Amino acid sequence: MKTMNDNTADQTLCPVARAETVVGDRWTVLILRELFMRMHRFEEIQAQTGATPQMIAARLKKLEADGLVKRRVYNKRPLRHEYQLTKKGEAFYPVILALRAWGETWCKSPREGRAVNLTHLTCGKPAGLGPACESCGKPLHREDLVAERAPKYQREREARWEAFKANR
Amino acid sequence: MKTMNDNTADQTLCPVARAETVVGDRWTVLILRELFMRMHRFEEIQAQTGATPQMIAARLKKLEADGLVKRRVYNKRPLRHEYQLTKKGEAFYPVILALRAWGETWCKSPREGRAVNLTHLTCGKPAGLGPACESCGKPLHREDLVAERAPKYQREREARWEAFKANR
DNA sequence: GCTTGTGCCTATGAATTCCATAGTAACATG
DNA sequence: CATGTTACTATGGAATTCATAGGCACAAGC
Repeated sequence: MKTMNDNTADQTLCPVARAETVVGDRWTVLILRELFMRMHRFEEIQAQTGATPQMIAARLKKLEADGLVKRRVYNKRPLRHEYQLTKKGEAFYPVILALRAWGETWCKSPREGRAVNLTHLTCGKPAGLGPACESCGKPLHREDLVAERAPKYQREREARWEAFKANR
Repeated sequence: MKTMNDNTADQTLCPVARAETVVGDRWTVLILRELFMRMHRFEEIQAQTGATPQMIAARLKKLEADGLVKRRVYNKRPLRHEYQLTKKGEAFYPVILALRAWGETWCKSPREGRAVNLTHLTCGKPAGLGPACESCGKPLHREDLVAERAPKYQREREARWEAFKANR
């Protein structure tokens, strides 16, 4: 019995399949999450995702090649780069938001609270899980949102950073 | 230098990370896509995703274990199953929709048209890419949508099915 | 000027996963 | 009783992933 891998899958018209060739990977999505959280440095991303440096390096390289991420020099001598989202990368936000909504709703027990609470600047009230604002009903856009981490999640992230620094 | 893989990643409060442990895989997402397209049989999924039978079998098993998919007998003697989305699986639709929107917008040249056009039953007009209806502005829900495949995409899928049947 | 620290990776080898191909099981149909 | 249908399982090589270790280019402190 034969499979049908004459890579028709890569030439499909299906946008989901196209998207998945770019972001169909756990680490890639977690890296994008960090970039949306404004973590721009290699080590921060490494610490918060828990991936090995090669995984991060390879994914960042691919994300750059695919046009979602650009490198920016923040220090010459020694040469240091940081990673930023391009327009194409920023445009991925709705997917992250939808993934967050699904994860909060279906991958958690009720007693665990939200990791992040969003405030909708447009109306000044809590935005909820989207895609529309739970307070004013308008569709959510990243530029109108302020994220605040729950204390527990904040501590979790700080602990990861400390643990990372401690044993390197 | 050490990495930080005391699987804190699996115990995180982050909903995106939680979701990714379930759906952070190319094949898994493509299988879900097929289920949303109402393809319920193993071989249909296999033909349209281009994955090998083990990949499909393993992913379906995990999706069932994770509660996104349930198996239903559609024929005893010989015993045959089909795969259906549970509530948890159905709830994943916004992610697929967001992925579709991003893929259509950023992973295609303008000359290639949409693969699928959605009609918003609520207003009777084209729904666009979401998350809100481009015609009436209301948030899109799967139950209010009818999908029509573009002829080109329809042919692409038929061709894959024929090719699959031809050499099995 | 020599050691220690920082930031961003690369190297290596073992473990795991993936994938192409082939084959099986349990029947129905002619 | 031979062929077809549907849903898988088996096998072995290729590719990827992971844990651990190291390297390079500099800055800062002593």
